[in-house]
Amino acid sequence: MVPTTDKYNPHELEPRWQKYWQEIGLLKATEGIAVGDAAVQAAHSAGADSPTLPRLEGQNGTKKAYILVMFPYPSGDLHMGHLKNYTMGDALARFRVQQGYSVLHPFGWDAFGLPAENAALKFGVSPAEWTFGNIAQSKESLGLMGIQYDWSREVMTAMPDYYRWNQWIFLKMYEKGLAYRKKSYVNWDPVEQSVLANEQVIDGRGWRSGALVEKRELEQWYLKITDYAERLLQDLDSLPRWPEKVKAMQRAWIGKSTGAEFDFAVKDSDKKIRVFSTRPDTIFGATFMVLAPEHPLVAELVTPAKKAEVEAYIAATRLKSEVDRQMEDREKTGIWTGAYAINPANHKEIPVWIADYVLYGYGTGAIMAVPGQDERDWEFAEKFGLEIVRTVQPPAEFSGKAYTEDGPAINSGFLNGLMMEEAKRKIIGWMEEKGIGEGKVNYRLRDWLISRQRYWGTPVPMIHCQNCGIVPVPYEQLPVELPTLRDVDDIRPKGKSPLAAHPEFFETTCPKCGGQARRDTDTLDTFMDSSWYYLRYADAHNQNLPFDPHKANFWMPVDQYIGGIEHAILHLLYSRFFTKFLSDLGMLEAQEPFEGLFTQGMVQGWTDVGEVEISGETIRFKTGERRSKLDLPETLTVSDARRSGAELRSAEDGSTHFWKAATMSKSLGNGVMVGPFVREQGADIARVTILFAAPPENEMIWTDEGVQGSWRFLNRVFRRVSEDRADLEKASGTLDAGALESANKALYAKLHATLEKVGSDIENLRFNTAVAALMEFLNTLYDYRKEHPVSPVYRTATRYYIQMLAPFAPHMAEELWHWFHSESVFQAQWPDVDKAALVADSFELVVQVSGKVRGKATVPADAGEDEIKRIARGIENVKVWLEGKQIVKEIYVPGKLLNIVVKG
RNA sequence: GCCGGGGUGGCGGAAUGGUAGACGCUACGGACUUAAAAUCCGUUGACCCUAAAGGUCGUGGGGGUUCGAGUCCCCUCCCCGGCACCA
Repeated sequence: MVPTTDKYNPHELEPRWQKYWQEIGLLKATEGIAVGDAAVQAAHSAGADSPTLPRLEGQNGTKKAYILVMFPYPSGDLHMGHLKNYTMGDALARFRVQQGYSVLHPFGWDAFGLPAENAALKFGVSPAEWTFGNIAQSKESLGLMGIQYDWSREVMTAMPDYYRWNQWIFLKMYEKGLAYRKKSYVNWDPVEQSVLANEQVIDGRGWRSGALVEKRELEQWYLKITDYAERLLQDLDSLPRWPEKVKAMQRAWIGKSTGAEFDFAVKDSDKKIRVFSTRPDTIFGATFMVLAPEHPLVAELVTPAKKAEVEAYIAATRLKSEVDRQMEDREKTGIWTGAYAINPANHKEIPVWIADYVLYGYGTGAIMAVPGQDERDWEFAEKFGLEIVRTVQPPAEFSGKAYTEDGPAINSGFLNGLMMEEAKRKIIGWMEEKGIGEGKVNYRLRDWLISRQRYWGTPVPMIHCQNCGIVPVPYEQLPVELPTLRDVDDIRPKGKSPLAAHPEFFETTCPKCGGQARRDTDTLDTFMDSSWYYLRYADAHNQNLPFDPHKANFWMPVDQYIGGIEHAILHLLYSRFFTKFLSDLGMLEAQEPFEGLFTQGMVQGWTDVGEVEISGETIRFKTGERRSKLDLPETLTVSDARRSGAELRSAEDGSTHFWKAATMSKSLGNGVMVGPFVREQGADIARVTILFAAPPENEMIWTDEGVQGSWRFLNRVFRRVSEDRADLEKASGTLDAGALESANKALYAKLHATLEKVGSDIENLRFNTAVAALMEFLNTLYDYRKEHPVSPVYRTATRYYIQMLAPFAPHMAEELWHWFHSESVFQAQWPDVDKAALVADSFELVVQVSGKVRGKATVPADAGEDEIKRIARGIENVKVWLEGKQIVKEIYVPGKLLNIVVKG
C-alpha cells in the first residue's frame, strides 16, 4: 500500500512519485505496444475500481506518438527558462500515454562543441569531464521537475558509439558524391579560430562568438545540400503544422529565383561574360555590365590604361569586411574596366564595370545592368552618368525611377508590346535558338561547409595519401576515435586543428596502398551531430547501423517537435536535408523529420539592472554591466522606461534601482533555478506556473504572483478532494448519465465539455487555456458541493478531474489518484467524451432587437421556432424595445439567439 | 524596402461571424484572527442612471459587407520578429 497524506505537501509526495514512475517505467518506449498495458490489465483483472475499460488493442492497433524536445548543450544547473519546453513536452507525452499511445519521449545531449573546450581552457578540466559534470547536474534538475524520459535511449553525441555514425553518414555522402573538398573563400571566425558555414554567419558575425568573420581562401570539406534545394523548398508545403514564420525563413534562405543564364561577347576579344538574370526580357535595356571585383575575367578584360585604378579598387574591396560592405549605406562604388561588351539583343557596345554591389558568390558573379528596370542599376547609372533606357512601359501615373513591375515591352525590338511573362518566354527561346543562353533556376543556398579546425568534435573519417590522394576510412575501421587530450595547450585553438599537432592521431597507413598516410585532422561541424539524433533515439544502441530502418519507420516522423526559434534555419534545415538523404539511401520512409513543429517563447525574469539616479524626467544609470547586456542606453526618460515595461524600485539601502523583465540567462544571473525552487515550492507549482502564465508561443514573465496563483490553485484542488475523500471512498451507487436531473445533469454536461476542451487544448499545445478550463471546472466543483452531497456524478467528475490534471501537475494527480486506485493515473485510460452530454436540454436564449442584446431567457432545447419567438416577445425589456416598432424580420440561430429586426 | 506575426481592461490573456473581456494576477471591500500571514466571500472595462431594473460607449484609426463584426473585405497607423545591393 502506498502511503498517503492529507495535507498538500509537495516536498513529501513529489520525490515519492518520481521514484514510482521510474520503477514502473512509465515512459519506457516500446515499438507497437501501448506502454503500461500489462499493468493496466493486471490492475483490472484484480478488480480495481476504474471508470473505463483498459485499452487492449495495443499489440497492433496502438497509435504512436513521438514527442521530441530539442536536445540541449549540457550547461549544468538549469533555470526555469530551460525547463519550459521540457515541461511542455512532458505534459504532451503524459497525455499521449493516458490516451494509450505508444509514446517515444527521449532525451540526450548535444555534447560536442566549443563551450566545453572553452571551459576546459578556463578551468583546466577536460572537455569530457566538464560535459559529464554538467549532464549530471542537468539530469538532476529534470528529475526534480518530474519530467520523465525513456533514459534507456539517452544519446550523447560526444561518445564514440554515436559519432562513429556521423562518420558513417559522412562516408555514405562521400560515396554518393555529396561530400567533397574544394578550395574557396570561406568564413573565418577569428575568435573560434575555425571556419563557419554560411548559415552560421549572422550579420557578418559568427553565430556563437559574435566576432566579425573574415574571408580566407582555404580548402575545406563541403556537403552538397544544394542538390536538395528544390526538395527542401517544395516539401515545406507538406508541413501544415510548422509555424509560417519558420517556413518563410527557410524559403528565403533557399532563395530560389527563376530566370536565364546567357553570354555577352566582349568587344575585340573571344571572351564571353556569362550573366544570370531574372529579367531576361529587359535585355534591350542593358546599357552596361557589372562584374564582381573577385571575378576572374576582370584581370583579362581590364585595359592597360585602367589597370592601376581597377587593381586599387579590388584591393580596397578585399579590405572591407562583409559588414563594412553592408554598412556603407548602399552608396554605390565601382570603376570602369575600359572594356566593352556587345549586347546580343541590339548589338550595342556597352561598358564593362566592376562594383562591389555585385556579389561573386551568387549567380555567375556578373550582371547585365538594366537601370530602367532595376533600382540598384538605376542608382549606379545615375551616379556614373551611364545610359538609361526603359524597356517596360510604366503606367501613366508612375513617377519613380526604375520601374520594376509588369507592363508592355518598349524599345525592345521583337519583344515590343509583350507583357513580362510572355516576353521572358520569347527571349529565352530566342537565346536557346541562338545558342547564347538558356532558362536557369538559381538558389541562394550554398553548400554546407562542414569541417572545423577545433578539437571537441567528430574526426573527419578521411585519409590523405601521397600516392592515392584522398581515401575514405573503411567502414569496418570506424569509429576514428577522438584522442583524449589532457593538456590544455593541446586543445587551445591555433588556427589549424589541434589534432594536427598529434602524430599519434594522424599518422596512419593508406587503406588502399598500405603506404604512409595522414589522417584528416579537422573535425565535423557539431550541427552534423544534431542533424540525425532524433533517428538514433529510435534505436539508440544499434552496433551495426545508425539505426534499424524498421524501428525508425515505426517512430518517424516526429509528431511534435518543440524547441527554440533560433534554429529556424540552421538545425532545422540541416535535419531536413539529412532525413531526405537517409531516405534516399533506403534507411527511412519519411521525407520530413518533423511533422509538427512548435517554437516556444522565452521565459523572462525580473532583473535588477542596476542603481540609477533620477533628475526630473531623466534616468541615469550608475552601473553599466547589465545595462549594456540589455542594450539599454546610459540615460533615458521616465516615460520611455515605463513604456518599455521597466519599473523603478527602492532598494533596502534607500537607493533606486531599475528593474526590467529580461530573458532568463546565466550571464544576467536572473534565472529562477530549478533546484532551489522545487525544494522550496514544488515541481507541480513550477509546471503549472510555466504552462498557465501565457500562451506557450509567447514569452512569459516568471513572477512571484504567478507562482502564488499556481499554489492557490493546486491547494484548492487538493483541499476539494481531500475534504471529500471519505465520501468518495464510500460506494454511492452507479452513474446513469441518461437519468440525471438539474444540478447533476449540469455538472455532468460541464464535466464533458471540460474534458473535450482540455483534450483538444493539449493536442494543440494550448496549455494555458487547458489549465484555465481546469480552474473553471474546479470552481464548478466547489459550487456544486456548497449545495449538494457527494453523488455518483460528482465522483466521476472528481475522478476525471484528477486524470485531466495529470499532464500538468502529475505528482499531485498521482497522489490523489492513489487514494482511490492502485494503478498509476497514467495507466487509466483517458475518458471518452460523452457527446450526448454536450447537448443540453435547455439553453439560455439571447434575444436581440436590431442586433442589440435586450433580454435573455432559459428555454427548452426542443422548443420550436414559434415557441422561441413567443417566449422572446414575452420578455419585459424586449417588449419595451418592440413598442411601436414594425418587425422587419427575425433571425433565429437555433440553440443560441433570436434577433428581431425592427424599423420605425 | 520586402516577408511573417501582432495591436482586446491596470497586467498576462479568453472568445466555430451570434451575450466581448473566460481563467488568472493586481487592487479595493468584508469575514476569520489579539494581530499579521494564509484562507474564505464579494466587487473590479469606462460612463450615465437606479429602489429594482435599465441605458450609452468600448477590441489601434477610417471606411465597407452583414440582421449581427474583435473575428470577413479595403485603406491607414503603430509594435515585434526575420531578410535585406541575391541581379
